[in-house]
Amino acid sequence: MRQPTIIDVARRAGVSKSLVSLVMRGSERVSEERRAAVLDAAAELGYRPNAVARSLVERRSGVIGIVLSDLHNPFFADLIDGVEEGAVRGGYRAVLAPAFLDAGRESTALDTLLQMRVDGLIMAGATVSLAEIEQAAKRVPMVLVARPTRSALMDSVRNDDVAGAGGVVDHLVELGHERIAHIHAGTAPGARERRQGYEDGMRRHGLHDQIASVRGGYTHAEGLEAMGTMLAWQAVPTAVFVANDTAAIGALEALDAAGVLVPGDMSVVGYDNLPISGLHRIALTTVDQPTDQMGREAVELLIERLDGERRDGRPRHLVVPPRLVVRNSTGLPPKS
Amino acid sequence: MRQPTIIDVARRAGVSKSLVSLVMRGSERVSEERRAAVLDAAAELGYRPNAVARSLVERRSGVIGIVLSDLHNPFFADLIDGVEEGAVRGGYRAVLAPAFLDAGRESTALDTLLQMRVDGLIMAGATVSLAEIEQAAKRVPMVLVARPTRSALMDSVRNDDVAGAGGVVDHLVELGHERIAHIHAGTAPGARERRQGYEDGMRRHGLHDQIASVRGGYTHAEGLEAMGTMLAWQAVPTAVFVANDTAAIGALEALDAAGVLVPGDMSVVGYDNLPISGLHRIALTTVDQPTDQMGREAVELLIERLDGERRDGRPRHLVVPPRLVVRNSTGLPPKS
DNA sequence: GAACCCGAGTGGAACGTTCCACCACCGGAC
DNA sequence: GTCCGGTGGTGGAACGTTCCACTCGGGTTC
Repeated sequence: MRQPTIIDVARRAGVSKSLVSLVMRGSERVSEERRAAVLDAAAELGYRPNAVARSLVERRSGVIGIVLSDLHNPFFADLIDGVEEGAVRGGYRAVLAPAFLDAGRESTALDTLLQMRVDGLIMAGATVSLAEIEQAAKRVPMVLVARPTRSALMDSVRNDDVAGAGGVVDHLVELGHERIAHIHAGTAPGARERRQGYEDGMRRHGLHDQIASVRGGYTHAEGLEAMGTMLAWQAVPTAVFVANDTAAIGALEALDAAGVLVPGDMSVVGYDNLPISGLHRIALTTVDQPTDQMGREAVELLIERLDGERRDGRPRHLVVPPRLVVRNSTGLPPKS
Repeated sequence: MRQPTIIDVARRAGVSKSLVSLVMRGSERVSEERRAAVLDAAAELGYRPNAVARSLVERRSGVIGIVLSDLHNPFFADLIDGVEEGAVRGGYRAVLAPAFLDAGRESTALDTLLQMRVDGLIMAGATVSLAEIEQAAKRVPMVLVARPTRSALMDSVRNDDVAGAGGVVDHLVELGHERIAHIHAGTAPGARERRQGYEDGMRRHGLHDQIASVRGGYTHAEGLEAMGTMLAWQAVPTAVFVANDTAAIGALEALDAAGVLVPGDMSVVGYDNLPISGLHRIALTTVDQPTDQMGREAVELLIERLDGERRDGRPRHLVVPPRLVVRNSTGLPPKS
């Protein structure tokens, strides 16, 4: 299984290794004759350049690393789509290290990519500590996606969670709801902002005494469980805003199991506008984030830094506007 | 941004680079005193070993590469979960190159990992040509997941698609269906086998004259479109077996839009048992593959090869049994 | 015909590690 | 005092590239 090196190719073609290197990199300064000889030799041997050796000497790898906090959440798939596309267009390759909503595994993933000496790093929905992220950002350009930050050491791209959540409250109030509760996601990225937007919205409409939340999370199971808790309340809310779509679908599951009609008995709203949420059978009212656009913007920011095109050294924190998508999971509050 | 090297650490700690190397790798043959000095120096400088240089000299990277044919399909997320877990347990790290159901991008992904000199490769649901896969398998141990093959150059793990599809037909026939159609996925991995299982099943029940399929695919959009085609048939089937759950959910979407009741007017079956399929509101009858088990098995096969534990050099082709999961999308055929 | 330039090609240093052969020192046995 | 073995530590080669300084001919210019 020993793979052929540039020297094997050189020997076979009867030239120096330097010339092979030139040919492989497509240099102009090579005679047609020799070029053909080298290419033939390479093809016969099945030579493939060793990116490891190349990275070592060039001190760059041409690779953008992505740390993904949760591979199970479809939200990230769209994001990666945009990132990969942008990376290729910028002449980079994208490589991904998965974590599974576990800070420990996320740390290892980060470490793996750092040790591989990727040229730049994108962290999506990171759950590790800011300190750890900043330490990484000191060695390699970094863009944080879908996690609010003001750190001066990196760029970031996110949607305006506060505004998005506020819009949800506006919508529900407009329909006539007052008992509007919230299932929040604790300290997960963006969760504080969404909660903030909810509470601000409630106050704006004079409903501060109706503010009520319960801790859920960003997963299906957490949404399901939190809704179970709410259903046991004395005054069951007429509308619930859930931290994200994945959890909202878990909440719908709990409602279906309990025989609560949506939106007849209770309205439900999510966040993220996942592909599934648009199905007839789910029809979840939610807040759309322009996911693949965010991916593209993130990678553009990164490449701008990598290629040294940024005049000032200032960090950029992009905030894209969210958009309410009204579907069939919200309606008028029940009569009683 | 120049990162500290082993030499910087050595200088600071007043020892040789060899000693630093020993300490970093946790050797026993180092005095406590020096070890502490080295670790202090490393911490102060924020030293992180350069995996690129290490891979070059060790001629191994400690990394298992995964080529993922479709990041959007949740089926793969579960698989990766198992792979990552197994990799870590075996002392490897997992890195992933995403493609998006596009053979060209899948090729680049494969090339990226190959150039990075990963120690082993897992390809999940690969759509590139067998020739290309075999060429890669010649340079690095490879396991193919969810794509049937008998190649002697690699291992593989898959479920028994023929049996799984056969079980679907049995179930539908048992309910009383005769006009059972199939939405197939053309040449996509496993699609031929599922179609085979469907046709064999139909013949087994004496329904060979009812065999009817239309080309769809493994995506939501393709399932939706194919179902549209079927609804325009003169004799609309009473049951449809769709190539996978993602497409089946697309098919349900088409049925909902057309006002066709499921399972009242038509029964629908998928394949893969995605998490979404289990929701009350979808309740899709489907065929379960033990996904994360497949991921674990795949990585175990790979590591067995990497660590040279395999006595014979023979390839292993594991076939795991699928399991029918009956839910609410199948029922008795309509009366008329 | 000397001086010069240019295009094509070469050899060796460098990248940051690991690994191997080797060395210095010390205590104990004779 | 010599020899021996073990412990702790060192320097240099090697990994497969890229890059730089250099050489070698042949044509152009004066």
